[in-house]
Amino acid sequence: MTREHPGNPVILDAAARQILQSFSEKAAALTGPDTAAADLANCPVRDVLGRMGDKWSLLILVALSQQPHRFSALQRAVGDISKRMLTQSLRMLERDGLVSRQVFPTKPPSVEYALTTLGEAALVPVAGLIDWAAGAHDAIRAARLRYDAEAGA
Amino acid sequence: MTREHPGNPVILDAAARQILQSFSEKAAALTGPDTAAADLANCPVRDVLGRMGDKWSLLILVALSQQPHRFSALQRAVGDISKRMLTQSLRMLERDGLVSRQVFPTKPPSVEYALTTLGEAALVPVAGLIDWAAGAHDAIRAARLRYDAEAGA
DNA sequence: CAGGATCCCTTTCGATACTG
DNA sequence: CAGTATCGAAAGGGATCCTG
Repeated sequence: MTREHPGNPVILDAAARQILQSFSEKAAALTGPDTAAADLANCPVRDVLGRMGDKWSLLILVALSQQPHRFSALQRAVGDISKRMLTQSLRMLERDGLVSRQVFPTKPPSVEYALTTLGEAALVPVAGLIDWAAGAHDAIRAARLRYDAEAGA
Repeated sequence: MTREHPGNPVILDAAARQILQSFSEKAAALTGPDTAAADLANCPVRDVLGRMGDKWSLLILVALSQQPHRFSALQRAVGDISKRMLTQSLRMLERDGLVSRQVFPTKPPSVEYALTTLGEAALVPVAGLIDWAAGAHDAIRAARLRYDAEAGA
C-alpha cells in the first residue's frame, strides 16, 4: 500500500489494517454517492464532518458532555469563545439536533443547553479521535521540527 | 446528565455511556493541560484536530488510503480541489509526518504521495467518525427541516 | 443574563497566469 | 507534470454597543 517510501516501516497491526481496507467504500462516500459526483459539497459525510470540523462545535459538545450548561457557564467552560460565536455555534448545533435549548422564564432569564441523544452519540466517535490526537501529538510535533529544520537549511 | 429536556429519551447503550463518562478527562485536555489555561490555541488536541478539521486534509488522507497517488491523480481523486489548495494541504500533511513525498527525477518530473505509518494510524479513528457521519446524516437532515420549519412560522 | 446588530479586520480559498 | 506567484472575492471571527 505504501510501497518503499523511506521512513515507513509499516508496523500497523492487523486490526488497523482491516479498517484501512474498508476505506474503499468510505472514499466513495466522500467523493459523492452518485455516479457523476456532481455535487461534492452536498455529500452527506462532508457536510456532517464540516460541522464537527469548525472551530467551536466540537469544544461545545465536549463541554456539554459533562452536564447541561447555561449560556455564560458554557462560555467560561470553552474558554476563549466570544458571545457572538457561541450563539452562532449553538444555533447550528441546535438546528442539527445535537443540542437542545430550554428557556427558563425567570428574571433575569436563563437558558440551559444540553446534549440530545444524537449529540451524545456523536461524541462516541469523537472520543476516538481525541484519544488519537492526544497520543499522536508528540510524533507530530517531532515531525514538524524535522521538517522545519530541513526547510531552514 | 441530560436532565428532563424535552425530546431526549436517552436510549444510548451501556458501552456508549461508558465512553461518555471518560470525557471528563478529555474535556480537560481540550481546555489546556495546564492550570491557568493560558494558551488554549496551543493545546495539543486542538491543534491536531484543527488539521483534521480543515477543508481538505481529511479528503486527501482518505484518497491516499487506497494507494499512493501522483499530484494530478490526487487532484482528480479528491474532485474539486484547486492546485493551490492541494499543494498547500499536502505540505502541511507532509510537515506533520502524515504523508510522504517522493520525487522521481524523470522528464517530465513526477511526484508520488503516500501515507506514512502515522498517516495510516490517523485513519483508524477517522473511520469511526465517517461511519457515524454516514449513519447520522438522515437524522441531522430531519432535524434541520424541523428547525427551519419552526423558524419560518 | 442571554442574546441581536453592526463594524471591520483577518484568513481562506479559487481563478488565472507563469515556470522548471 | 508539478508546482509557484499574485489577485480579488468571500467567509470567519472579534469588539463594541444595544435590548428585553
